[in-house]
Amino acid sequence: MSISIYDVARTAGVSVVTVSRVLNNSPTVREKNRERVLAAIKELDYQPNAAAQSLAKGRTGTIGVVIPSLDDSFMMRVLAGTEAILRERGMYLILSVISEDEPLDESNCVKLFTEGRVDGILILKPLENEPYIMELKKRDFPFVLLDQHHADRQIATVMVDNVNGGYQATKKLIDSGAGIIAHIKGSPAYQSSHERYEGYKKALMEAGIPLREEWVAQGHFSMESGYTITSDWLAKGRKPDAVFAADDNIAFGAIDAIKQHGLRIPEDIEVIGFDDHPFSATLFSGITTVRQPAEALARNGIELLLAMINGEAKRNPAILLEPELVIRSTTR
Amino acid sequence: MSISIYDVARTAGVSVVTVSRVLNNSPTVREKNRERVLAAIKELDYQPNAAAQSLAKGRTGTIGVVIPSLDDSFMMRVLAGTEAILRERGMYLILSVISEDEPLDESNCVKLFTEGRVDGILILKPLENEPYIMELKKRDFPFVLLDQHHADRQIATVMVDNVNGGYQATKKLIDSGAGIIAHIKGSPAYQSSHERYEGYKKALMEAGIPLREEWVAQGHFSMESGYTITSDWLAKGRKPDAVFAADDNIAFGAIDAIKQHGLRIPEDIEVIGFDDHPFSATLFSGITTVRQPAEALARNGIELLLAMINGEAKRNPAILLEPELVIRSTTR
DNA sequence: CTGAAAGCGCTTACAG
DNA sequence: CTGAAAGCGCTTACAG
Repeated sequence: MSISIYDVARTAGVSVVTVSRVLNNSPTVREKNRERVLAAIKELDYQPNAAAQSLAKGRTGTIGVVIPSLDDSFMMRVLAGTEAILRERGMYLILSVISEDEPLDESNCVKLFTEGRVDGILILKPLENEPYIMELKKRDFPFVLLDQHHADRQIATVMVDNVNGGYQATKKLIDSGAGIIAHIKGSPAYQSSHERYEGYKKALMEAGIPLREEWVAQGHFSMESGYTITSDWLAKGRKPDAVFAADDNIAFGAIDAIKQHGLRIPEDIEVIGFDDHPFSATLFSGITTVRQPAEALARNGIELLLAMINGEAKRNPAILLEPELVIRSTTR
Repeated sequence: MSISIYDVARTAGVSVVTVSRVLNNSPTVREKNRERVLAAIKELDYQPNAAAQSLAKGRTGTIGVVIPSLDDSFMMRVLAGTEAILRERGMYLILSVISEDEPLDESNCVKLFTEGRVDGILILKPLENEPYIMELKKRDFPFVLLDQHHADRQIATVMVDNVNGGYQATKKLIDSGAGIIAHIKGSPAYQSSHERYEGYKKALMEAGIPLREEWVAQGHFSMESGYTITSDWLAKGRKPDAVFAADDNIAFGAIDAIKQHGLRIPEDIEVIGFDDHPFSATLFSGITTVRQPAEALARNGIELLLAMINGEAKRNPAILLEPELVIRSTTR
């Protein structure tokens, strides 16, 4: 507002070009002048104006993060990781929440880059693909898809190996001797729901256990869903030996229902969730789950994105991260 | 990058000034020209450059939101509300996470406004006051404190009436005939912890019930805390008639502990939490809690902030919002 | 109602 | 190693 680079130049006795060089860590500044400039900056408490820098440089130093929900512990972990990494680098984060049903195209997410507010976008939207991706691609704007597969292999993506996660969870249940292993699927709009189900089927098939569709329920990522479906089974006298829930919320609901029906966990029914929700280590004495590598997802995503922004094309823009089975008290 | 206001002016056959007027909804543009400009904008798929606009206008159209954690359902509700309101207004949100112990002064939060990246800041930091507030005040930069009292009555604040919330919760327990009403306090750094405790004491006093310090435990806002403290009491053979937990996380932990000790809720022990966590409506058949007005907090905060940015000084910059007792199954 | 000019606060070639 | 000049893409008074 008030004090500008000209003020600094004047009190340091150099030109604004030199001040700019000091600001941008250019090596071609005489040490004495650098010190003078630094002293003037400190004396005047000068901060360069971000808008002017952005306009002149063509870089904003901020990244857009598009996220479908602020009510999902996994996504919050990714968001927190992203924010922390950007902060370390002196960059900023513009948050854009796009609800599940709202098309990205019509949101302010598009304006985020057409107005040049951000240098790149991280899209954490594990939903079905949408036309906006093609729009971004067409405009050749840097973006990375997090937790979302895309048919176009050219598009930069960082994903979690949900199939393997589902496989590991189910295999653990098979190994512990469970006969009937039920599965409660997540929201159909999420790719991860299908992938975890694939892993479930794969483990069953590998063990020679036939898939029994009557033990696969279509749920969604919520506690209510796990509670309702499990209660339903139990009320009808149908008792599985184990439940693989597509996420921890579902698992919490399932466990709640099982306990209310007077059954014990893991003695009567084993339960495994997915995510490693903050509550999972404690609630119900700690639940067994498949921990998602949220921080790694954030870090890989940012690094890929920054590389793209800097024009460093990566050879393989598709990264697959492995989740990890965390065994606690809801399995044998 | 490529197409600018000059391109639009050329194809519309007017000057850039006229284009700028159309962009900014100035009424002094001949209808025919307005249409031409709009047509040219559409034809060229033009979007004004945000950095240039910010620089020329001295307004960025973005607000900074400072938040201590992304792992708190109440704060996430406030954040989601804030984002939605800003989106409606075509504004943007820069997210800055400042962890509990990290001093705000040294964070990028200060650069947020010294660099002119935002027009104002919403500080959701219900912690003890810190010097940065004086810094903001001194620079006369628009900011609003959310959920935080401040001694300086000139500072704009929007708060939740935690004292009343604690009072209502405790009164409910007294009314249902509970004899020993224990209280598990929240993290000491949070003002809300003390305020809810005040409400607890007030209700007790009003009912002529002596405060028994042995039934007040210093916890922190987490499930572990509620679990550990409650387990401890029960293990020692100390059974309260009711527990007022300073938040729902603590309540979840307390309930978990009570059930593990083979006691029934609410028959043996009643429990009330605070917040209305997303799980609270479902888990354990739904817990009784004090719902915080998160959306109202966000809306009031933004409106106050925007008024300040626009130079409209409010008469009374301190708003107090009332929480609401939500009765579910963990009380009688 | 419209436009020429100056300015917002920086950085980037280009000379020296 | 340093600085004068032009430019980044808009908007704001000021004349007309």
